[in-house]
Amino acid sequence: MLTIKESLEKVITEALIEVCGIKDAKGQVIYASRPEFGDYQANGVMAVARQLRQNPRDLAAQVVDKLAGNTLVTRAEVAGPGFINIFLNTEMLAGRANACLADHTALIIPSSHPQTIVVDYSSPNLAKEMHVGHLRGTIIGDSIVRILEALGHCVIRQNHVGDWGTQFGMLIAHMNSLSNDEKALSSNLADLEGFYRAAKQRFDAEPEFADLARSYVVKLQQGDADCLAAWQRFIDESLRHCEEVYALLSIGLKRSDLRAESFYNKELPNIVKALSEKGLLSESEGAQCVFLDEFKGKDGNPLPVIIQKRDGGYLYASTDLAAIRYRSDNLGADRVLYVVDARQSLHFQQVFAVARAADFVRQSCKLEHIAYGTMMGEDGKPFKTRSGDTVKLRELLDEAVARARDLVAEKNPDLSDTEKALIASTVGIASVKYSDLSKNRTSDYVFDWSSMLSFEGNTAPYLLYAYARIQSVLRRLEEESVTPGEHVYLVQPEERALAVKILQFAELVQQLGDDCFPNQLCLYLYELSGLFMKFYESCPILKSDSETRKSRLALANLTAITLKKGLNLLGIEPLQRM
RNA sequence: GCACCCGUAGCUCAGCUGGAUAGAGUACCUGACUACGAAUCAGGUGGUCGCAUGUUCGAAUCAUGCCGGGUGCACCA
Repeated sequence: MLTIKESLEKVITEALIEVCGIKDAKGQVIYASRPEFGDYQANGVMAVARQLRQNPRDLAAQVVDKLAGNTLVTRAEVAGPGFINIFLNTEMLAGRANACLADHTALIIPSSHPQTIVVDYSSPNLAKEMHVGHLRGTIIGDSIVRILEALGHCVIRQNHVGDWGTQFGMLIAHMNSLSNDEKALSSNLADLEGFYRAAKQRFDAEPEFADLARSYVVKLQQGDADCLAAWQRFIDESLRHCEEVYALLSIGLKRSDLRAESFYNKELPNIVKALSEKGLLSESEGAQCVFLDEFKGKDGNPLPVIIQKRDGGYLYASTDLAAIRYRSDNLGADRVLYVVDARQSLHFQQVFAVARAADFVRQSCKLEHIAYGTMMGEDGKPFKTRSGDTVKLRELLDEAVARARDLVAEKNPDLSDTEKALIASTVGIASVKYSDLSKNRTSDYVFDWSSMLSFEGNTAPYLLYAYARIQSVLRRLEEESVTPGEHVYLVQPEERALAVKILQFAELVQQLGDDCFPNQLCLYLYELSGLFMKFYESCPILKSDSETRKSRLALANLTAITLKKGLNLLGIEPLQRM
């Protein structure tokens, strides 16, 4: 099964090749830039005409002739310097819409080459509480996972949490000093942020404490039972906190998706050994390093990837190399996506390059850093609150729900309290997620409460409102015992435009599977909702005659189904009413 | 010093592999609720796409240089 766009691309490319004789000619089919130019346009003729030194309009006319009789297209015309404007066959559109109503799964066309894809995302540091900076990686990763699964790929989630390293020595030391008072310890741990701060303060202020902390790091890495028990206790507490946040955000990460840094600990000596055997390892200033020609540091000096520190300890590059090998060999990944802050792009370039050089990944396995931008404060500098702290993710979400609660109470005072609470939590959380997902992930973005918590315009409530409106209409007709039919006729321009947009959902999801930009999905859903609103304003459903009503109802229903699927791919659950 | 990212309307941002007259939201101004739900809709004001060269039939998009901002660059993750 091909999308409309793919079908057009195929037909036009074939026609173009036939006409011009150039084997690698491309139709270059895109959405028409303006409504009067049709539904799609093909731009490929002009490039070919230049090569052949022919008149592009003549060439385009020959391609247009070849389209005669094609069932997808009603009309194709040459325009401007050599564009081909394509007007889709309205009956074909209605037919496809009806097919989607009969079988909802037809809205998404699965990939023709299903792959095993490992997605590394969220990966918080367990030493501290999750703050707003963790939002992006977590929800972008979650959305990508949902999209890839919808396309029929086998997706393996990997939550590469930071549960290992020097700071845990400090935390265990602090824990042990409190452990004779079990109650105090529990309540202290409940506030992870405070706990970390207290431990850090002592680490900086008390030399004996710092020495103790360092000794615990060594003991931990050597597998000392007492240390491990304390460490496990802390990790469990910290994970519980993460899971609370995941539950609030509907993030589908489970304990079984956990592959923490500690998981790779026993593998690290083998990594060193393997690199050494490949002849990639060299000693520099006491550390075991890999030097690759393509990386230069300050003053143009060769830049190492440090595998093992002078004191024998390992760094995160070593762990990442072990993880790459595990993902390629044990998990059988065809593709590994690292949804990680853009600031780590050099790190991943290096790790990927070393992994390739050392044959830690199969040739066919693709490694991609799905980078996202840094969160900035309103002053354009990396984000901090006035007091210099981070905003806890939990606080942001609670605030969003509280604001949504006020709004529901104002808009819909008659609803029951339980219903208000459900709406408030859905709208509040969805708004926060949407405001982040709707921005291009590669650019830095400014954190500000008001835009995160806004409920008007291009926001989650707009999409949820469109969905709730449709459900409202469907409910009314249910009372009249009229079942929504599957008889879409596209008469009004608003009906047609809506149907075209719905059928383009498959094209969009396909593209998302390749480039992983969820903001494109947000934009699509916003436009879909906008087209529905226009349809809703100008094409009455309940008041029209029976046939028209059936058709419009079916179209509205199909819009709702598409919206629901799309929202689901963003990790947002729609509401029956709001 | 080197590398990567960014500079589009007052503000927040779209703009997919170069395509026709650069788009949304917000803010501001006008209109539309005895309602298929106004968390909405219709319309208006608002832009030398950082600057300059170049490639091209065509550049916000590609190349080079400059200006401005961010990030990273040896034992933290």
